[in-house]
Amino acid sequence: MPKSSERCREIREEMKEKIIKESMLYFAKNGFSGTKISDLAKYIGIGQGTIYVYFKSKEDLFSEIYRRINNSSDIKELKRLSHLPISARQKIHKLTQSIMENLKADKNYAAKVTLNTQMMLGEEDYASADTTYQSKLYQYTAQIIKQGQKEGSVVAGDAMKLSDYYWGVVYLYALKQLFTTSYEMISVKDLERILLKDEKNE
Amino acid sequence: MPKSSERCREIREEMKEKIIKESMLYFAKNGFSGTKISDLAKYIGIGQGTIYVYFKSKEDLFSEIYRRINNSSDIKELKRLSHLPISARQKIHKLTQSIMENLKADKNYAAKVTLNTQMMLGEEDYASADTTYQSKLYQYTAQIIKQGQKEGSVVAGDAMKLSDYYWGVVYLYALKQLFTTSYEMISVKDLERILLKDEKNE
Amino acid sequence: MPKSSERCREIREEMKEKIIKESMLYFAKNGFSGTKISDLAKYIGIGQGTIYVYFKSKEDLFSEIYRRINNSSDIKELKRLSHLPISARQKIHKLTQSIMENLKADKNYAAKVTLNTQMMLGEEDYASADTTYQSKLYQYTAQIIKQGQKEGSVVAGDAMKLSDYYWGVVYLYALKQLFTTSYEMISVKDLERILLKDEKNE
Amino acid sequence: MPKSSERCREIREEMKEKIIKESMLYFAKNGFSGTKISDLAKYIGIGQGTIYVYFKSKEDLFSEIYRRINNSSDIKELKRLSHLPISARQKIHKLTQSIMENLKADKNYAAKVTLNTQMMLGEEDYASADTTYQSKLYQYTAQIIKQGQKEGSVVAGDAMKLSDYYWGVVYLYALKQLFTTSYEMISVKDLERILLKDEKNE
DNA sequence: CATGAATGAGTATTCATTCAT
DNA sequence: TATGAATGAATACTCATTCAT
Repeated sequence: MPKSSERCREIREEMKEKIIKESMLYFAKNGFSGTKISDLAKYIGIGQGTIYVYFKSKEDLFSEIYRRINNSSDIKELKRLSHLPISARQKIHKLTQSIMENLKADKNYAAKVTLNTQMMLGEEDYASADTTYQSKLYQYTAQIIKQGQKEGSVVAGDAMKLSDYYWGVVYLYALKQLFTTSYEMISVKDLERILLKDEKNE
Repeated sequence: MPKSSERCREIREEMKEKIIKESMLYFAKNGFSGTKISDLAKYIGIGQGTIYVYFKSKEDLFSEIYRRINNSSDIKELKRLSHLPISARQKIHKLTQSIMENLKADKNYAAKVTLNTQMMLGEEDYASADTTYQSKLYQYTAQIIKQGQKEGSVVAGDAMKLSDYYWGVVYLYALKQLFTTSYEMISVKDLERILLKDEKNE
Repeated sequence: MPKSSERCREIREEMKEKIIKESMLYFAKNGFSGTKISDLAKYIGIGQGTIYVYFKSKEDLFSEIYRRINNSSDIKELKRLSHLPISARQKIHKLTQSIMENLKADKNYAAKVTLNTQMMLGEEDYASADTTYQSKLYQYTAQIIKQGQKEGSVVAGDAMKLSDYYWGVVYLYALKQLFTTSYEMISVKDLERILLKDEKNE
Repeated sequence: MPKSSERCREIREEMKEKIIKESMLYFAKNGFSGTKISDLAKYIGIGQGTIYVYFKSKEDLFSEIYRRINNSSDIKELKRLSHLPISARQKIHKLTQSIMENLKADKNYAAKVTLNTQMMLGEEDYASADTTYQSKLYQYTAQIIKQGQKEGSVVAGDAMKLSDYYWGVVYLYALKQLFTTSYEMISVKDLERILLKDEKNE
């Protein structure tokens, strides 16, 4: 019964996807220890037991989410952007615009950013985690920053520090997006200002 | 023969103070649900029972911390600063310097900022919480921002939004201070840039 | 595929009933503070957690038991009896016989009587609790007593006081039933003597 | 310093006496597990620690109370009464009058009766506790009952059973005395009726 | 596979007991 | 000796996980 088996796998995949997607938001809002499986299940709209059909444990579900975040396509995006034959100012502008749009449109994007940053903060010594999503994100951003510093469009300072600063602010507004119903989002200009000099001063 | 009741009250006050101070850091790092009373007690170096001599429950202890934060002297400081007969640029510079120093020197300051921001984020509708520490902090900061916008030293934009942005970044580095052992603190210049234009452009 | 929700409710109802019934005996024997949830669960033969699936707290379970006792069918029985067109002596005889049989046959009856009386004693001002099981029980009994006093078969004295006396003795033997393995139960005659004159003297 | 040492012992004795007397009432009302040392100390008006100066443990204090009750002078009274050269009716009347007076006048008497009966009920197999206060009390009472049955003044039935019944009712009214503020005490006649036939029928 | 009732290890809280003053 | 703050073992309660249906 290849067809039925096929369909079956499909259904399984869908449910698993649903759980991961919804859990991401819930975990981002409530944290790992602040999330009860019973509440999470109710939030998703499934039975508690169902979660254990797809994941060995609460921790396993969390890890799966972690893995998803790290395999995000955002890094490839950024990599591509960093190699484009355009000015750093333009790259930063494009990146910032894209981030702001994602933040506004997609709660899941905010959840991803939030969880990712929190994981990083939670790690004992995050400076050494060279292989993580975060550090790659940071590195490509740092590259652009260095390019911008050469071009004179980006403020002075250690590129990694500035990269860290920039993504920190992104995290900040991801939090706001998740937790507050009404708030004023900063403008693209505001976020760019973390890195870019005033145009007149170049 | 009652233990000199003066001395007794003193001892009680000291212990309560100690518990609150140490718990502040612990809660800031681990969150409410991530904090086990047994671990907290061990961390403070007292018996579990002792916490319950001074606080009705884990929640009660947390509320007490919240109350403390809201009665912080920082607001009065800022109020005083906002009324000084100096330029907004100078006020922002002083404020930023003071914050950076506090963050570096005092883990408890970082804990206060962290807890305070998290509480604010947790509230259902934080826009309406006019009477809280946060909103006063924001308001005085917004006043300075408006002054600066008139003087031409501060970037354009809604003053409250910029105030929120500024303190958000402070929160960000409070988190880094609490969670990471080695990181590069942003400079006073970096933080000021959230609000201040490049001096050459005024 | 939800477990046939009819069957589900049924199972829940059964378990709740089981817990209440068994707890009644255990609480009657050990008192509220003398009852540990862990021991109670072991006694019932279920996990500790199960109790908390059905009841919010130890106190909640106790209240539920209290409620059950007050909705007991015994009152309706007594009311019916009090309105029968027979002599008070006969009513008292029937009532006493019925009580003695219940006490002997049904440990749960003894538990009910015990808990009920203890609750009444525990109340601050039990004279005013007009609406409780106890007071209705007392009132119907007092009615029969008054009838008997008119008929000359019942001893002189305030009817409520005698009613209280009568049920007090019932409580006494409920206690003996619960606590002692071997004791001599008083006879129907002994209990009747609280209220009834010697037949020869009417 | 014999005088000082003498005085010292006296003070100690007084405090110990005070603790025992007050605890008796408190334990009678609240039971062993329902009594918290902190509450008891507050009730007595002393510090918690003070109790442990005089007693090794809560259980030790309770035992001491138990011992006191068993060494009560009441038994000797009853023994004396049982040997007087008067009719059983008169003995029962005197005993009943004395009990009623004690119950009304002295809360501590009620406490003694209560604790004593409760201890008896609590024992695994109280039929065998021949040496206890209770059984002596019962035995002397049973003797009087037997005398009365010979004299024709006491109702028929096993003497020990009737003795148990009689003292059970005394317990009942001791409870009422302890727990209720307003209640109608039964009359001497009511209590005697447990044992004595109507005078006209002898 | 989906469910939610049942479970017990884990966590919060209480309370008898200790001990420095 | 008297005290009440400090303690941790005992107890109440929660929640991740299992499992029969």
